[in-house]
Amino acid sequence: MSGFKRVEPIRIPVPQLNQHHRHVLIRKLDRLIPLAEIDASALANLSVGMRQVGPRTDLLHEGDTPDEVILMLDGFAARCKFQPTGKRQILAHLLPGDLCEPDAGYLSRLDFSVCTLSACMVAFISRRALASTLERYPATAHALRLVKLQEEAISREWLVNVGCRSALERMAHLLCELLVRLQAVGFATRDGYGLPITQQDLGDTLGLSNVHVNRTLKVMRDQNLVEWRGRQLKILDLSRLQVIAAFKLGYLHSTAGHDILAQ
Amino acid sequence: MSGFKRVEPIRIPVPQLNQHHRHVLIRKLDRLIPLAEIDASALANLSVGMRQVGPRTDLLHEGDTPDEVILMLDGFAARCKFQPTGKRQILAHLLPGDLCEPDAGYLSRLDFSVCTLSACMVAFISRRALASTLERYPATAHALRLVKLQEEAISREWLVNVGCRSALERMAHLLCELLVRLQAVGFATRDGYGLPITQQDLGDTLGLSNVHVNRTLKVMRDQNLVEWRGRQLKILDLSRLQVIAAFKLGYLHSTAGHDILAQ
DNA sequence: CGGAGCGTTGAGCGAAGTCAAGATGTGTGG
DNA sequence: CCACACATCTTGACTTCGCTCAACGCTCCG
Repeated sequence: MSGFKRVEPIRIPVPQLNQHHRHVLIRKLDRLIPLAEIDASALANLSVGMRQVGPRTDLLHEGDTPDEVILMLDGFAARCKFQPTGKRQILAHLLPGDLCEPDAGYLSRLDFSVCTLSACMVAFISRRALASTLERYPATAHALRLVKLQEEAISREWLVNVGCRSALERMAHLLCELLVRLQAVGFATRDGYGLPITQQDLGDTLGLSNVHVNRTLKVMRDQNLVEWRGRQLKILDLSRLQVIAAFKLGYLHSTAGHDILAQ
Repeated sequence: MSGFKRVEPIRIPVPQLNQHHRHVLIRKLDRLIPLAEIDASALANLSVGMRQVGPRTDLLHEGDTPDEVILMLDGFAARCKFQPTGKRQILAHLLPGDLCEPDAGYLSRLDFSVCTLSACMVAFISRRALASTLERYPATAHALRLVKLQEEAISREWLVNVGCRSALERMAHLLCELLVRLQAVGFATRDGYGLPITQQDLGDTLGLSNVHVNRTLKVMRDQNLVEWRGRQLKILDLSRLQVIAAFKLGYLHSTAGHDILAQ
């Protein structure tokens, strides 16, 4: 609940994104709306520096007005808000391929923090460079607008999650969502993915206590729905998980997952 | 819970917005970021038709791809999502001066509905006309981007509400938020406003049952925090309400309320 | 005058929270 | 490679907040 470290990210400068990593974002956009080669290489040419960041580290602080956009390359991070009581609410998960605060107005201050949940590989892109790329490549700009729409749809779904659904339903819904999102960037197999976060993190995401998260996971385990060991989540019965969650793929506006998830 | 009417809005065409009503949006934007006369009159000249709509009526349906933007002139409406179980989650309140789905991509379908909570006066603005106005008047476009940021901040706060706060805290927070938002468009006095919605609506907003909303209101009444009779909400002890809610004005990025609410 | 919708209140229940203790796992330094 | 410390997970016992069901009152409106 409380006691999250507020440490400055350890920035280990790395000269340039390599092929593999730069493709995380491109792959994601291309999957959403096919990207011309010219747009893909414009994105690839954005001069950025990679950095390795430890878990439970603040990437952006509430009150900041960041002048860099963060691109997630590996690992899990989250937008979060802390309450005076010490409680934390996670507002969104930032997965590989996600851009963090591309449209945080230059004027406005952040009313939330961004912190890593696991160890992460991130890239810091100059806000100015990104803006000018988007001006010159409208198709890319359009793709990012779609990403934004998708993010908004996800946060709507999260509100429904905590507002209307039981613990089991919430958990099932989140696990389905993560499967689809991670598949879209090639970070998930057909039936599982790396989930390098704590049960506490899950609780702060779903509005549940860590203890109840644990019990809910036990139910899922006992019902042969999922298996989660050594940071690897394996989904044993996706269709039943989907039914429990009332998970509709449509809201993600994604072409990922269509092959394995029933509409 | 269930049983919401899905009726087509009764559209009573009215030739043109009159001075009073067209000022709702302009007043709101001007309060956020001072608007030049040329921008104000561009907005005022958007040709629109007013319509009176009854309570519990769908303005937009899940799955629609609307080609008109709705401007709220009077009354309360809401974005909502319905669950297979019949439960409803309200995602946002639409108050006078609010534009409804100005950036629903032409491509995407709505994954939620928009329905009136009270009787409303609304205007339907052609999406094309609005877009062209925004192209020609960048200051207005900028103001709408700020509105968008504000809406996002509100929905983040709502997630915190249902995820972290007790019933009393949630309710207090919502009542504070509505006070500030309604003041920004001149629909609230210093200590109260018209709140023409049902306790069920409040419950669907806050993730509470209607019965528990009622009990929570009783507590507030007994503690001389608020009084709510005949659709008029009167706030008796704003500062205590604010403390209970841990309500911070900052997140609204608004200049309204600064005179009466402590930062 | 009757009905419908909304508000109010009580009683009982159940889901999730809290507290606490022990088990398991992981990373670090010697 | 081991030992130790610390974080995380797991489970039990108990509490509590909010839900459900149900009855009744009020108010508005036809």
